[in-house]
Amino acid sequence: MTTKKKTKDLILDAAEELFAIRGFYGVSIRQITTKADVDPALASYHFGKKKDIFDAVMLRRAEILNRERIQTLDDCIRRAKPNPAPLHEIIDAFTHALLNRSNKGGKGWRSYFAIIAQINNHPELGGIIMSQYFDPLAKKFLQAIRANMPDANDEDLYWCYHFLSGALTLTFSGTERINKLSDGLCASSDLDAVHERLVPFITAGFKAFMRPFGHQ
Amino acid sequence: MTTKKKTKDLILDAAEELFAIRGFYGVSIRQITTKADVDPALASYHFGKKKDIFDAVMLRRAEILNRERIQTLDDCIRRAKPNPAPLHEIIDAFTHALLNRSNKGGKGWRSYFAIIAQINNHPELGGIIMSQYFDPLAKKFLQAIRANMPDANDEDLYWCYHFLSGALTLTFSGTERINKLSDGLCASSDLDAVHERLVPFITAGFKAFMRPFGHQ
DNA sequence: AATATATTTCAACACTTGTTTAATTTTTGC
DNA sequence: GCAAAAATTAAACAAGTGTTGAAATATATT
Repeated sequence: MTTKKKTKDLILDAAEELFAIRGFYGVSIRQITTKADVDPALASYHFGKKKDIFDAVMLRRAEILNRERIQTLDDCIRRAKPNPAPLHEIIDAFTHALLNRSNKGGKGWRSYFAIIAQINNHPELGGIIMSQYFDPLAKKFLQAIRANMPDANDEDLYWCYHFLSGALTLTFSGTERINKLSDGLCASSDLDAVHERLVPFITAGFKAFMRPFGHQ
Repeated sequence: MTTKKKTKDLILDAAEELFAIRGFYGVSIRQITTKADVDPALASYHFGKKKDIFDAVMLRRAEILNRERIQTLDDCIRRAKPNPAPLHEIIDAFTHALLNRSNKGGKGWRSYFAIIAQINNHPELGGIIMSQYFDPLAKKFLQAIRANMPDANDEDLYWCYHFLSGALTLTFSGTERINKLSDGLCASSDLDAVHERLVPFITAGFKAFMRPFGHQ
């Protein structure tokens, strides 16, 4: 028995889809409420300012993702005890939930990640919400890596994380330039193919700077 | 004798700076012309529609960059003859001009790359201009890598390029999250530090998939 | 110097923007 | 069933949107 969707969610769904395509400034409240088949005033009534709608869109799935990713990382660390977790498993834990949802989570999730891809390169909008939810996880992730590579240089470590972040988020954007560049050789939507390659690519990048635990 | 700047360039400069901060939809023509200290009607007169202003902003520096990067890549290939160019030199050729301009080119260039960082994750806006100028270079770059790694798998190669592209453009965005995450350990503006790390990171990533020429 | 072309100005266009107000309807708790 | 609270509607707000047209000025060409 699926009850009728509440107005709040109708608005968030519509906003999510539109923000993904045209960005925050490229979408008007009337476009959102029209798509949601709802009166424009309800957006203000339920959320307040336009930016608050955007924040609500971000928040909704960030909570889910955050729980999932922390869990995966913890599992991976626990499994390896008393040794530090292997690097490629840490990176897999960091990326898997994201790519999986992006690939198999349906249209809503795909839109959500498209927004993240924009925001990650545009700090003014990501703002508090994103930092609040993703920075703690990033720190946890970096701690896990450090446990694996105790002699790692701080700056090296953070830049490597930065590169990972960039490679990952560009993938979310769903750009089809890959397709064009490869003359159609790549099915850009097959995110399993991405995951298979992203993890070893990034792992190798990290290892270029630091010898992992157990190797000399 | 520096002649007074022409209106066209005044508009482009202002547009460039504003687009970098708030994106295409977040900037109005009146904001641009006000910043340029110029009548709003002049924007239409000189460029046409708003999108045409944006395209002109993109075009102006794309031409310069394109020339520079092709030259660097060709030099690097010529130097190595008759052998294929070393992988890290190819990647350096691909990134150096960009990071250098972004770092030492002044405010205009920094704005320009911030726009690219947004566009790279947002195909609707990048559109024809960017593909037209950057795709041919990307192909040249991939050819050079293939010469180095003749047995490289096509799909692997293109995904690796994708990761490089993501890591590179995120760097352009000038996000300061790195700073926050590292508790201020990283000076995010020091792009020399980026370059020192980006090239080995990416090189290692590529090599994870393909043995370079000469190594077995 | 006179003509032709290019540029600039100012005002206005019709339309959309985010947000608010007050009246009305629906839902809730008792 | 009744009162209180929540949700929805419709209309309006001032401000800003991209773009255009015609008149005025500056520049270039002969």
